[in-house]
Amino acid sequence: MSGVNRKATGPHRSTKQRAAIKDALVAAEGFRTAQELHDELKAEGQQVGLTTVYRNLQALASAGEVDVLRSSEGEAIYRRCDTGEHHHHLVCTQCGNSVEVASEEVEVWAARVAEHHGFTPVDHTAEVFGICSGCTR
Amino acid sequence: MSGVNRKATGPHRSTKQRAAIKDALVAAEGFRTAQELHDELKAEGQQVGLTTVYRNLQALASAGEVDVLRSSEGEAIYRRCDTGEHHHHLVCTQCGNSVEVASEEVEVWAARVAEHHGFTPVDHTAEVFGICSGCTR
DNA sequence: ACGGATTTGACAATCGTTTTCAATAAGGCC
DNA sequence: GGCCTTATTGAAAACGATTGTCAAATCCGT
Repeated sequence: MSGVNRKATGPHRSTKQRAAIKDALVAAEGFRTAQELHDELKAEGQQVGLTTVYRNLQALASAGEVDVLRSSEGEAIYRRCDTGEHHHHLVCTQCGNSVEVASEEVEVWAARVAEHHGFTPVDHTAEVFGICSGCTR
Repeated sequence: MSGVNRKATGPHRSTKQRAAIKDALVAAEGFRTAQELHDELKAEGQQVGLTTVYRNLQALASAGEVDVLRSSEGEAIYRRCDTGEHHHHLVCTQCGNSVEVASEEVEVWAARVAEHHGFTPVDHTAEVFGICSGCTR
């Protein structure tokens, strides 16, 4: 969908755990599950409750500051957004790192497919999975 | 365990619950969760255990006879396959019915995007959501 | 029909995620 | 700086989807 990311109420107070979570997401460079993020925070000495990680990820997601996808096992995976624009992803299945890819081509395809079958287009997903150059060698 | 596990080997024995599940999927015409299917079977008088529904859906999925997607809430949703070919879907967000769409265009796009970023393409997803003509009016 | 392997199904277990609720900490105010 | 109100935290319980367990039922070749 188009990026109309206006959330009336974002986070109100700034806490150290919220900052830590955002930092971890920035450092991650790719998709992470809530639990992975929690582990990474713990590993670097940050003391943040798992519940808090979940809550903040949700908040960030509905504020449009992070992307949420579903792994094939159905877990939610999060990634910080470079842009607020609509985009898709290219994800490395080995290391989890990813690239945001804009693609007019896919938007057009989605709209055309929907209309061709008499559907009113609402949304679409399109993600590419592969192995990045770093993991190939 | 009986020998080598070969791919695309279908179910070994034919039972009435397996048949009932397949029939329900055919009648469904769209994506259903395991629990929805279980409810529908119960509603029409078929007595099939929920565990059995899950197991058979998995078996059918790995035999390539049904498609498996993930709803945005992360639940697995199943649909019978019209073709064994690779394809994508156009799904009505109101009634759940769907259409299989083949698209050379998307395959090419996925491969190109991956290679452009130095990735070895492995897989991709692409689903379009909309409201079908029946639900629009 | 017989007998062994497969399949079923009620129930428990697991896993990711959400809710609950008392304790803690932010930020405005004086 | 202290105080107060309220958002936020976090441990533990609750939850819902899915998977594992295992005895009983069923299928199918013989």
